[in-house]
Amino acid sequence: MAEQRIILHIDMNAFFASVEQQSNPALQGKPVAVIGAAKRTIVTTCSYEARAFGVKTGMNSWEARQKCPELIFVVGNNKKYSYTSKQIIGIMREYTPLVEVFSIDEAFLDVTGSLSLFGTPEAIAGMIKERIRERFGLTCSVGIAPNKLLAKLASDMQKPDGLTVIAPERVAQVMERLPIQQLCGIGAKTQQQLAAFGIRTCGELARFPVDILKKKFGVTGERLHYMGLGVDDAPVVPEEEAEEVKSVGHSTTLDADLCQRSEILAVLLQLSEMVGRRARKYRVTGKTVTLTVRYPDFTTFSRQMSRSAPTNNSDEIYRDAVQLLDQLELAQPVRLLGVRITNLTHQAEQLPLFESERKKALVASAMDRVNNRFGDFSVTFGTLLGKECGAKVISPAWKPEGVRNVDAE
DNA sequence: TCGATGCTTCAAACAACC
DNA sequence: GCATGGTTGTTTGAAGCA
Repeated sequence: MAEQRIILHIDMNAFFASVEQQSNPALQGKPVAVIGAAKRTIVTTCSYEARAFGVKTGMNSWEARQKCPELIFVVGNNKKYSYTSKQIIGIMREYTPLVEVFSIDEAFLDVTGSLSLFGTPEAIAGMIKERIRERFGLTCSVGIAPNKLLAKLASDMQKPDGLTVIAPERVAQVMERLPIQQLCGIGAKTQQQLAAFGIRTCGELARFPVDILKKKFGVTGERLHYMGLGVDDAPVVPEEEAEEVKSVGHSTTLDADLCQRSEILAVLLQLSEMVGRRARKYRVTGKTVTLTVRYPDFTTFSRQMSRSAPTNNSDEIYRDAVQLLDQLELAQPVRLLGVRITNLTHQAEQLPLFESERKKALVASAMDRVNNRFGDFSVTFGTLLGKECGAKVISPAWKPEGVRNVDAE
């Protein structure tokens, strides 16, 4: 029997929108929606004032405007959010080294070993909340529970500025009538499939025969059973111990649907450079390159190919992506394009053995250094000059310095 | 030599998160 | 008049091979 853990989940309230309201007093108390810079964009975060009108994350800007004519749109600023996020995570790390950054605005903390130093879990949560408020004027919701699943559930129960405890002795009672879709990991599809079995609450899920769940969901079936019970053994994993990334990819919805090969190629080159650059930063190479295409009617498909040797060279990734494109017969114009590498090998820092390979790697690393210093796409391929480059939409799922502990330079 | 079987790898779609 | 993002990990089924 393992020791009872104490896990905090800290969730920043309306993070991007709140940061914007803090840095611009004219936005305070107003309905604000943070969106991307592209034409076809969605609401990535909105202020609580906007939520009162029914504006939600994921709405397109037109729909959001319908819900709230007064809505103020602000184009998101990656740098501002990731800077603030890093500072906030720094505060959390003062209370425990076991901080798992879940996304730019969420983290798990294992404070089991911190109690003798700082007092009760509620006291630790209170101190962190207070310091974030003092320093940044931002509020967060905190959940305290014996595991990550329940801590995340708890932080969701009171927003904004909440503090919710699910004590071990209350778990069964809380789970009994809890709708399954409130658990992190059960989305719309799984909810639907479970509903077909007559399962709507966690209590019902916990009592349902495990073998039937396993038959239907495979390995996930057993996990679902434990989720219903509120049991979760997953440890809080700090960045330096995190598992290695399994894929690196970028995709973008185009400003307008594209038919022309030359235009499509320009986008593929840009995406390939973004993928290559990040892969080099993580020091990974990929043996498989995947091209994703979405048509205006939203049918989405992908094609992939295995390379003879793994790569993180932008130009090689690009050439494979083009090859995949050329094997397709496009039935419609293209709405979205994506490039991704998988089947990664993680490499120690060393230059390739052969002269030609070594040259390519050196050129790429010189370009990366300039771009890290002066901003994305300061130095780039000739065909990309004069084109809009870089990520257009920021998403809270995006991690500030990448998933792993590999800081630029 | 052929077919059945089981394991592994690959490709593509699905589902989840914010 | 038209509006619907981006990234990652998992699952599933087919293909390849002994």
